[in-house]
Amino acid sequence: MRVSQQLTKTLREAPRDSEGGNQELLVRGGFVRQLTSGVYSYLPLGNRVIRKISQIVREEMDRAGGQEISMPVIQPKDIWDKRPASGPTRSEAMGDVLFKLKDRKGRDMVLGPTHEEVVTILTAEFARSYRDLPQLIYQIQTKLRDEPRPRGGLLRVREFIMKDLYSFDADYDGMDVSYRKMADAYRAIFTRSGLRFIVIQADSGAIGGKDSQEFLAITEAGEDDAMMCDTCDYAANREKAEFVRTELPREPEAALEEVYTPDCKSISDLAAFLQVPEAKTIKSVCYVAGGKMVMALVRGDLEINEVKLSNMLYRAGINAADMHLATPEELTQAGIVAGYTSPLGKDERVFIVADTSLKLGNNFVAGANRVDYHVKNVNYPRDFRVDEWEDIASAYTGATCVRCGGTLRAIRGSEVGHIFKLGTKYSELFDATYLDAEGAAHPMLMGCYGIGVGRIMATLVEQSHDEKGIIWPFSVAPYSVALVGLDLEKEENRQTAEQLYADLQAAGIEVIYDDRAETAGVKFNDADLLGYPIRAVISKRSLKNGGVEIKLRSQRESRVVPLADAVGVMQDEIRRGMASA
RNA sequence: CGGGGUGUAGCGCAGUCGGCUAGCGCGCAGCGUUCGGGACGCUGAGGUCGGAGGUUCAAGUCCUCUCACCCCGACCA
Repeated sequence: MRVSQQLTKTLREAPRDSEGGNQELLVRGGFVRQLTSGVYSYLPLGNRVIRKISQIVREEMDRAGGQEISMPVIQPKDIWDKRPASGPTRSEAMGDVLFKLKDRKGRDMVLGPTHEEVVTILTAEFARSYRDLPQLIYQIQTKLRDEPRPRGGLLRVREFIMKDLYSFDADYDGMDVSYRKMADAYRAIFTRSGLRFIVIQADSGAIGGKDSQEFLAITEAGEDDAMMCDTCDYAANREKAEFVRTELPREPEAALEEVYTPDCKSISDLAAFLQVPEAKTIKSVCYVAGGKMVMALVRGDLEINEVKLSNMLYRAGINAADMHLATPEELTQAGIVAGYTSPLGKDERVFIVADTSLKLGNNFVAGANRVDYHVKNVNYPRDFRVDEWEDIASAYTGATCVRCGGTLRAIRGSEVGHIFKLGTKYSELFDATYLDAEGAAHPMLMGCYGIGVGRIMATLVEQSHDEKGIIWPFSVAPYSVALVGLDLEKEENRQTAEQLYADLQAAGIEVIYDDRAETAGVKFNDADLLGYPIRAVISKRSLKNGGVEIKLRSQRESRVVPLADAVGVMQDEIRRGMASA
């Protein structure tokens, strides 16, 4: 490609609404343009990057036995309205995130946010026997989700390119094998893409399913919090992370004692006022879920994790979909005094969930359920009842790892991949069964595995740039070599540059040739902004010095190589660059 | 959905108390001079001032409504 003929141009200034990071660099470089909120065009350079990433994904999926197909974006809504034995339909669960429209006959349609439904229907038609299993079916295709608020440039958008693979197996062992294959393939994909990532245990959520892992690209711009151990390889979503609670020294149980605690509405106020550690207090927070008043208790030094809490409630048969902090009215109605809430004296009308930390200590301070008063020496089970003991506290930086005793720390990232075992949820819903060797029908065991292709591009930019611009890994760079021609008005220089351009192309190297009548500074700055891994300069200076000046984007130094060696030298650099990704 | 902000040339911006032909920088076109880190001069093209309605002799500027986008929060297979 010649820069002089390229559609896009670089922007000297950041666009008004750019947020910095990947958004600013990708827009300034002309990789993408926003059309409307959360919806982008991929321009020639951006499209090449997407193609490179997609190709890596495709190769690894095929290597793992995947078969590529392409499913419709437009789908009839009724397949989203299938009602399972219990719980909401998919359409209800997704709510307004699902794009809905009507066709000319007035039939309700949706734009596919994912394809479990369609792929299950398809596979059920063909895979009728245990002999037809397993099947690994995938596509790389546009997904549409009407997110409440797109953000982070390309990190969270409403229309995005995703690879989604679905596995169909005869039994649980088979599903486990497929799952492991995908986990391995995912590691290979992100490694080849040059991404720094971690694999974490994820919350499978209320949807169910046993195993689930997220692949997080490490970046501060991400929206996901994870906890990882500094010693072993334990890493988990913050909503899921387990940790060891510290044990407090046991004291002889003392008698309850009400104390006057003016203006002590928070745990820290209270602990300071009574001169006790925060861990000696009980934090009580009230929620309403499924029409029931729920009181969550954790030790004062910990925080309540609402996701863990709601999962617990689901398990206890309470519909936590509408769980929210109890309003002042709801508290008053239940006879609870805000700021001085307490498990003391609560009967079965309040569902009490206690974090296991409360077993590791005694003589706690709790609210007196009376303004300006707390109660000392509160002990279980002497003084209050608990419906469920559970891990409902958030892990924190400095907490102790459950696996190895190491220390956990928080890390931020963006979810670029997510794999999980679905079991028979969709196969039962759509009657996707196969016949075993005895002729008996069974639902297939499914797994689903997603990769955000566009998000890989965005997180790569977040991870790999400097003050001048992007630094693409060799494996996904739109072009490997930027050939910069200077002093081109001299016929001899132009011919030399043209010849090298032709030679590079003939050698199969992806090269973009800057043949514009621009000054050196403009061309160098563009090459830096656009992040091509190798820059090759032909100028009167380089020729005087013996040939072509070659510089890696990731390095400061350049060197001059004879024209005759130039192609070979660049081939070597590309080989090395690809290998080190 | 709640709160805040912004819409003026392809991009970034200015536009005073309502006033006369709506400006500046970048980019774009032509000519000339430059030529290794975003050069310079001259000339030129490019505008429904987000949209609709209103007030006024006069609206980019004031009023009403509306749309879009951005940010914070809520929400989020």
